[in-house]
Amino acid sequence: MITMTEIARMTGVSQPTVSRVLNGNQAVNPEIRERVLACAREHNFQPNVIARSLAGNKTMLLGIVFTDISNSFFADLEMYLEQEAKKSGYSVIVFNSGYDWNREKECLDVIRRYRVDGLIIVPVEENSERFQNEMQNLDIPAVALTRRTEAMDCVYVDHVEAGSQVGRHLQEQGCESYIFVGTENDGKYEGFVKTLRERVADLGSHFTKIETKNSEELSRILKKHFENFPGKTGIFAYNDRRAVQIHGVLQKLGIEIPKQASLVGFDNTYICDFLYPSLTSVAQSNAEMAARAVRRLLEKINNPRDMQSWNESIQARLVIRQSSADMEE
Amino acid sequence: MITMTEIARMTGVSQPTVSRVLNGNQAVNPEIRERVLACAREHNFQPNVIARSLAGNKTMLLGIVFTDISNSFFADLEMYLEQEAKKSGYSVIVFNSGYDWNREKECLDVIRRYRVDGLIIVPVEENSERFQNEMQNLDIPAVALTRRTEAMDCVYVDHVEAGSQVGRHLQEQGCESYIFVGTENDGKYEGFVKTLRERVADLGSHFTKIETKNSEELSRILKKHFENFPGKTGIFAYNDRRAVQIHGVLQKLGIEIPKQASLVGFDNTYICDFLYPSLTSVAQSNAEMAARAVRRLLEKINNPRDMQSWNESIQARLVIRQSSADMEE
DNA sequence: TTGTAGGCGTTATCAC
DNA sequence: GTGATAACGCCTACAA
Repeated sequence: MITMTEIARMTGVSQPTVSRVLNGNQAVNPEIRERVLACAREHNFQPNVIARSLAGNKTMLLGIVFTDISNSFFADLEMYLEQEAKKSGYSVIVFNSGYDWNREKECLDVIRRYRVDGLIIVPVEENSERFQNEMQNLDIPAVALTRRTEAMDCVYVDHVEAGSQVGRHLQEQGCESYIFVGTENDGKYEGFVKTLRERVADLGSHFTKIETKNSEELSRILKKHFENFPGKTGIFAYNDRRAVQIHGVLQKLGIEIPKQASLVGFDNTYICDFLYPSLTSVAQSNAEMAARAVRRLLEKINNPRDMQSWNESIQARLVIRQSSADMEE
Repeated sequence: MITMTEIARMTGVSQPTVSRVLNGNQAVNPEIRERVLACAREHNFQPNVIARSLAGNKTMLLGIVFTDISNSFFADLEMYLEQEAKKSGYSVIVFNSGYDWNREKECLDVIRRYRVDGLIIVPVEENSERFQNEMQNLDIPAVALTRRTEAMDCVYVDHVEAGSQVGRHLQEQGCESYIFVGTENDGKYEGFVKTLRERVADLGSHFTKIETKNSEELSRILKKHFENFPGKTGIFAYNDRRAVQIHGVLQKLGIEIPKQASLVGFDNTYICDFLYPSLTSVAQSNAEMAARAVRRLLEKINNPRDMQSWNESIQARLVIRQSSADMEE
């Protein structure tokens, strides 16, 4: 690949002059400019960003660490992140931690080695001490994505509030018992339960949590549940994937949606509209989250000092469809 | 971030010696080695790969261009690509073309600027002249992923053969009319139709192609179809996403699966097992495809000359579930 | 307006 | 074994 020095030789000027022309920096003799530009075009000159990085101390690279990009929620985010980064001339170098702290640490080391200008990370364990230490000693501007933590700047969706919205909605649909599908260690769970407690007397005996991901087991549990509770049951699954699974199990068991079971998912993926009955879900605005994360990161990059700690939550939005409410077609 | 030169100063040796220690290259005095290693550890030294790239003419970077990584099929591939690259010490820098040739070209230019060691690309238009020109003039080892083309090395799933398998399967289920959901410009279509022609007399009047992605329109077309054709109909959708949509429409119309309609998707995504009735689909082995692409690329990187043109097709595998065949539970 | 000189952090090639 | 020294391709002074 052709270099500035070679162009300089071919056009009979000095290398810095070529640099000036190609970067449109300062005034140069129009004749020379043309000669240099022509030569550059002819040989499809592409500046060596590696060399530029070394000299200028900027790599124009953003490191991104996902837990698992094969999850389409993160894949979606990556698309927006790349898009937003590109607007400012940055490219992204992408890693997956596989929800494993050691791999995450490895990713961070590689990222250091590439001297990226900034880091966006979906931390595996955003509140552990070792992670927070790592972030303290990381001399790279960084923003956490989708997770809330005091240890660093972050952009996240307020899961507690989202869970709350779902609780309210299901209660308003006349549900008499409730099921949360997922783990307790989840803002959605927290908000969901909190709101239900406020609105439902004696929630304890009308609330169940299901953790299993196994279809047979799910089927067994739900079958038993609906034998015992004749009333309408509100089911909230921590993501659409799981909600779709429940959807299938309910259909198989012959339980009517939403008459007997009001079902709500999370992520508002494409599938929600395609299922029948269509799936109510909570939408997180990925485009917005990605854009804000990148913009904040660029701010930090451009103002290295004097940055307050910062975090921003983005409201989730409940998208109501047939699986949770009776709707006119 | 600490550099070799600084370590050299602190330990009272020369910078090249530090380099030798840190790279474990040649013999060095054990005392010095320890002193240097200790200092490096203490300051969490991370080699500057940018500088190393400039000097050594290797960036240890693979450029990847997707059409749209928010499609979970590609997201899945990226995960495996990154995994496989990492095994050999490479990192990946990721781009999305958005199915737009101009953006693809921009990505390629940025990739050139980063002097990546290799390129993996899902081309937007693998058989156009301008793309083939671009690849000819690209002086970077490259492999095309998921698309077949004579213009460069490639790893792809044989869609024609896959379509053929689906045709055979649906015919064996006793279907009397057939629908392909997608466009003609697709190996799946080609294989599907070819096989049906061989097995079904007078296919013409029993074959329909549907291109629309609009649910209402789909519903209208299918409704009319099933009013006219009382017999069993085989439906093959070009991806799972579309198949799930059809699945929903059929349910809504009250058409029984698989009794009246035998449905087959493509990609074998997680959703197939979760739907009820579960969805028959064609599995592409992403892990295998990704691994082969990376391995081939590394071969090319390591043997710059004397590489034959090469391409490799990977067999698709039909995963039969309830949506297409009567199955005992 | 243009060229010269130095430096970015490595690796590689020499001598010593 | 170890230390100079040049080189990678560019940028940023500074000098002419």
